[in-house]
Amino acid sequence: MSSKGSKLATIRDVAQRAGVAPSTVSYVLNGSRSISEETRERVREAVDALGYHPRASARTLRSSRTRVIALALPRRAGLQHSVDGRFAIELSDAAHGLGFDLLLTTSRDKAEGLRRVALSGLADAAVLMAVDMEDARIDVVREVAFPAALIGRPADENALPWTDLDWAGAAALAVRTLAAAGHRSLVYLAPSEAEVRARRSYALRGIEGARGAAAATGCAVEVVHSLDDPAGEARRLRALLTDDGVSLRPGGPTALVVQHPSAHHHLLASMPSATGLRVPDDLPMVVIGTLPEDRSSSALSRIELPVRTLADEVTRLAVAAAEALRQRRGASEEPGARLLAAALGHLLVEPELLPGPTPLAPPQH
Amino acid sequence: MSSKGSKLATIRDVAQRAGVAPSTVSYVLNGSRSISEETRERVREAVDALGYHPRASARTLRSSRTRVIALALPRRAGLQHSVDGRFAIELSDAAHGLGFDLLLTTSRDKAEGLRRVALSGLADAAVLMAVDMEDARIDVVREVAFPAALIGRPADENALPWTDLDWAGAAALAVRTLAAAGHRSLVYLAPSEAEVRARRSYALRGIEGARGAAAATGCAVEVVHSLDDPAGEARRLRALLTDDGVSLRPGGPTALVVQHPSAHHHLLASMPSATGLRVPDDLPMVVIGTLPEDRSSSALSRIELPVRTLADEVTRLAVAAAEALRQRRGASEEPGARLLAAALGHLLVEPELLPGPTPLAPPQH
DNA sequence: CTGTTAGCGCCTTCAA
DNA sequence: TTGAAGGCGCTAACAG
Repeated sequence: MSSKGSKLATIRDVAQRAGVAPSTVSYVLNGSRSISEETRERVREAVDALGYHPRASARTLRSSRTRVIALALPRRAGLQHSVDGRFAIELSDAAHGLGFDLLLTTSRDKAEGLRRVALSGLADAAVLMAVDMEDARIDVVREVAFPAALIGRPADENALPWTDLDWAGAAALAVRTLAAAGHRSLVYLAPSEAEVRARRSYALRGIEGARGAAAATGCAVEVVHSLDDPAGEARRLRALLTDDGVSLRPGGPTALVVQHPSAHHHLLASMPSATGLRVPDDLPMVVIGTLPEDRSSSALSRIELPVRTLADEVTRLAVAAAEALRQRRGASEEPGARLLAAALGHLLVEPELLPGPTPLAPPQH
Repeated sequence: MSSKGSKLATIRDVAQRAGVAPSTVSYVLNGSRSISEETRERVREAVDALGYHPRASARTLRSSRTRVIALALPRRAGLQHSVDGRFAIELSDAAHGLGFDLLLTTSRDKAEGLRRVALSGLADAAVLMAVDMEDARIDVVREVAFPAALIGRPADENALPWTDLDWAGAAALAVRTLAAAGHRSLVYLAPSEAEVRARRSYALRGIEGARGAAAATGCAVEVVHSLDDPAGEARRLRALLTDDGVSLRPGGPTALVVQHPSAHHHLLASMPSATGLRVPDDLPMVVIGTLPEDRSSSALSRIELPVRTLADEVTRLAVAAAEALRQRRGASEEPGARLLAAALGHLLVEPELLPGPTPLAPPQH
């Protein structure tokens, strides 16, 4: 199958060897025209014999299709890296499923990389992660009329197609479940203040959901933001939960909701020695946004981040947006922002609470 | 700066507006010819006014340079996903630092995606992760004469440029350190049997290093493979470490070395309830291959995986390999495998043991 | 059912 | 210091 001495085979080499015209080879490869079985076979054979593979750049130049999806992944100060990385891999799989490759675009400036990729025609569409309520990249893609879809639910839900876990619903579900189990007061460990200040969508919506459920159930919910320093975090939780540093303060919070990827790893390890409380045995806990198949969270009550579903869906949306733009270009319409948004689609994934082995009710005395 | 009504600007539009020839614009953009300050300024202005950005596909077609690096990331049965994902992000950063983008290629068949990317000219070079001792992809890239570099040290160290943590050295360092602290027997929790059966380089080398250090120090080292089932793993460790399920068996292992990304998260949480032993207080532990900046491992004695260093280095190696191939092509030499390997480079990163707050000596009675 | 032809947008050799 | 022209490899519109 391959290995010529000199250069890579081109479509003309194949045509020559098969005794047909280059266009015929193209048609056989793209299936966009009916070809006699005999010719098709001859072409196939020539392709194999020469180890021919079409050059992506030539295809793209001619057809203005890259079959590439860009992933815009702004580097964040903290490090949701494990979540972001997991998404990147899952998105790559999803893209391959639709016949696309995935181009990673991590840039310090949130929008710069994305603009570059769009303008240089490196991709047909983009997927945006780490979405803020008002995300600068939304303006960028609309300005350059570039198809895009979001993992994350922005304030303006009609700006672009998006998909997300219902973080507000998830937080509310966690609070309601604990309230129903008999807790009258709990601590909600939310994403860091930096995330909130950046107006990260998942952070704001989670907190909002928790507050709403607190009001609805009458269960007191104290919202605290997770810290970068694990030791400091353990100290603060001890102050919140205990008087003596050993047992729960009477009338104080009796459970924990954690909405911070990977924070719970640390909590599980450090809480016993820091507070004398074993989690979740002495202190029931629900974790929101764990990664599926994560060994260390499989024994916890949790609401998982449906990475696979979100990746599949957002890829579908991005490709659909690219398709729609192409159609309109074909019909030589003006690709104004209004039209871009016409092909909108949303998917808000309903949260599901997976119970761990430990009961959520307050421990008896 | 941009937004024309109809089409994207081309180099001809820029030339026209600036009143120069297209080639002049090209030279201004690429800096490959001396241009009068005045012309340069006119071109610059036209570029800005039209929001011009060169089309990547046209550049590539003409120059056969993509400025893209491919990352070949085979999907594995288990899920080192957190490690793989972290590498993907770090590699993307490293690539951008050198003016490249990163294309993710996750394929079930280890070699298929890589071959496709190489043959279709989607990238200038590849970085290969999850390297086996004898890796099929090594043959693939040599067969198609595609520049590549490995994160991982294959059996044939001269096949391709590579970089890796010295896993054997790391395991030996962990064992030696614990032996020096007074332990006479310990358990080495190695990667899963599936990883070993796949002859994954890091797994085999780690185990080999541990065995070697055992022989050298006289410290008994029992190698066990980590299980997919966390509960089963806890049970097995209990059987190995205790008779009564509560305290260490006299004369038995008194410490743990863990070489399995993310396994230690689970251990920390489950060991106390499963065995009555607190880790690392009652059972000193050294973890090999933790991710930097991982909150939950910052309180452990550990040998970190130098993700940043490896990513930077392998990117450098891949780009250098691409460069070298291009030079040879320019000199119209035959790009035989021997020549490809000529530009070889290696970097074996020396392990460094970061001490946790807990002493490594066996606890006193 | 198949062949011919004209570019897609850019870089680079050749000529001035 | 600058222009003109050719072609990278492919697809799609137009002929037969």
